[in-house]
Amino acid sequence: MTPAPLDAAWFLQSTLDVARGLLGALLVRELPEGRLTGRIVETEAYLQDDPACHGVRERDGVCCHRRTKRNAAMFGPPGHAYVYFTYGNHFLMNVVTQAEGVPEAVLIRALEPLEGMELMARHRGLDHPRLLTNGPGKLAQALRIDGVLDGHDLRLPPLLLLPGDAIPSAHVTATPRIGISRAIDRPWRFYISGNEWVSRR
DNA sequence: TCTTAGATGCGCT
DNA sequence: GCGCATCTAAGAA
Repeated sequence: MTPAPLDAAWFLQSTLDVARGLLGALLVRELPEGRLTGRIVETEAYLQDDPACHGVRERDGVCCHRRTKRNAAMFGPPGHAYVYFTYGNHFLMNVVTQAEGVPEAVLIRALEPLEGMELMARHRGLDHPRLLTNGPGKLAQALRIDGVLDGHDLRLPPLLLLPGDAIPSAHVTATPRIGISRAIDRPWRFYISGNEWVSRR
């Protein structure tokens, strides 16, 4: 039997706990051509007291909320997607956490492909399994996730988040986040130690 | 209206 | 390991 999607209440625990807890969870993309499934192996947390968070602006050393058209989904209900476009090429997908009005989210940085690898390869234009989903822009391309899914409820098709096997904390590595220029020292990136699809070690 | 930076990935060295 | 494509939206003017 198929597990029930993650409940909205689950995303109300601390965002750092959600980021760790999403390791091992399943992301399922349903398309007319078939179903694509990946296991989450790498995440990053973005918090409301965090200058690197899109929903935050830093003014005189103090963080305050910054709600804009682009990041509106971050201020929306927990358990929904926040998808945005960057560097002129890439979509990145986050899972919104905390109550409405609180801009916190978890960036999905890498997946281990489980189902539909042929279709993922077609979307990516290459077929090496490791290169399919070992980065946030890559996994969005592989699962055909784009701005249309911004704000999407992840309990519903065509993009679902399902619980997977819990990862023991001894198998989780925490490091500073990748590719940001502010608050670069906070160890809010989490990945499954030794997993082949982690974007960078 | 204009300037600029950005939660990246690819190709080349 | 390094440089650059590519383009949207924020923020300044």
